[in-house]
Amino acid sequence: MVKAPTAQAAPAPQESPRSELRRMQILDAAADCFRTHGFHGASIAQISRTAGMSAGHIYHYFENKEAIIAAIVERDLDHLHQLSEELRSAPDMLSAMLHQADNGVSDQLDPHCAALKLEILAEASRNPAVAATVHQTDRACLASLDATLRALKRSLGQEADDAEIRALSELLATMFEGLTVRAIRNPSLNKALVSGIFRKVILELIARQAPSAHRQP
Amino acid sequence: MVKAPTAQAAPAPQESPRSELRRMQILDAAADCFRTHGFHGASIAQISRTAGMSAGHIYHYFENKEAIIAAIVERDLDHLHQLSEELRSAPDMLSAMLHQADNGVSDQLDPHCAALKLEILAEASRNPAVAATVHQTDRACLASLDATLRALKRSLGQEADDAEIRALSELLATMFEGLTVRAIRNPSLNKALVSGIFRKVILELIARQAPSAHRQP
DNA sequence: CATTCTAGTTTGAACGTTCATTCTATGCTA
DNA sequence: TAGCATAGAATGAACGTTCAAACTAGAATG
Repeated sequence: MVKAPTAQAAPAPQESPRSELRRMQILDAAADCFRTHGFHGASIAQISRTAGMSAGHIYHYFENKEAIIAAIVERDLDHLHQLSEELRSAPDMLSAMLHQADNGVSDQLDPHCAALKLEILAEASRNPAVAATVHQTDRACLASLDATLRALKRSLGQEADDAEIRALSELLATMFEGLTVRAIRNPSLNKALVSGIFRKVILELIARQAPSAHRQP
Repeated sequence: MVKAPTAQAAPAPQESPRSELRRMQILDAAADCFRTHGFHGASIAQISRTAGMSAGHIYHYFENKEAIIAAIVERDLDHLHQLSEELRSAPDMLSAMLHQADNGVSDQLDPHCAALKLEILAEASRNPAVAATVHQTDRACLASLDATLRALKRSLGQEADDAEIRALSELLATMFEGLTVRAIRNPSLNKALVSGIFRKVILELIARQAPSAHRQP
């Protein structure tokens, strides 16, 4: 797992396998509740019912509701970070990228995932602790994507300066994260259509020499 | 204003200018509170304080909190719908599109706007009434964008079938809505950089004959 | 083998607070 | 004075959190 620097400060610092199991049980239940009712709409009573334990017991594993939210956020972002690291270390980067693009489209368009991701973003816009985690993960993912693209361009015999690479990364990030929004706004959106568009745009962006040498009015 | 079919069902059905003023006053205060605390984190007491009136008085203008949320959502989406209609009826569509793209980038990257938009999306993922409003607006905006793009392509002497047009619209929608997410994830993002990328991509997409006739491995 | 001990696990009731909403009384204006 | 505008207290439910007691299972003891 990619470790974040946030201290967890759980009241039971020992790491017995049982307590780890219980913690996961709580996080799974919390993710479910947060998805369907939002961070502030979901109650501890609800989460405890879903997790199959008493409300009070949850406080043996998490200091308070805020800590559960933080853990859920970290867990979700960690997954993203992992994906970007996998991409960077793939042997055939171009095909890995296209393959992960397909996966990414599926993930982002899944309304189940999208709901939680949007909840996290909305919370990040008002909760400084969550915002910090989100920003940190974004920086790491962008840097990883930069490295991937730079290597990819070089392997195709192209040279690109840092600004061009960063612009490409931002564009790709914007497109994929836009899917999270589309999943909610247009749930009947055809996934295959989107996959096709994305493949073409990615190929176009990577195959081209430099994104700045083009017509402009 | 673009009228949505949702019934408002306010307890005071008469439309005196004074009551309309009060209603707006409440909505402005509510938007502020919702932005900083979320739909479920903001309380009626808070909203009433911000609006400078008593908590009970709010219920003379809105049936309940849910109705306030619905009104806020409708107001925000209405703005989007208006923009897409303006674009469609512009005399010089291409330059209008590029101009609105710049504006759109600014709007979407404004963290103030982004926070409320994300709150609306998160709510749409769990509240069927909000979801219905969001879906309806999205369909209308996409249809309007379709018409704009079709006319634009035709004016450039290109022919494009409905599927190509729709794919283009979806891609543009995804990119712009992705900015809402980027505004939160990377608040230090350079706006000028994004504007530049977007102009280039839009010109590329529109100038090109058909998005399917291109290199592929 | 039966028992007590012990330390961690789990419960469910209780607490104080805050919430959305209702109600009644008062102010204002025409 | 009639009727709408407004305030602010009252209400009951729900919330996050705490806490003391009950339970459990394995170690220690006889």
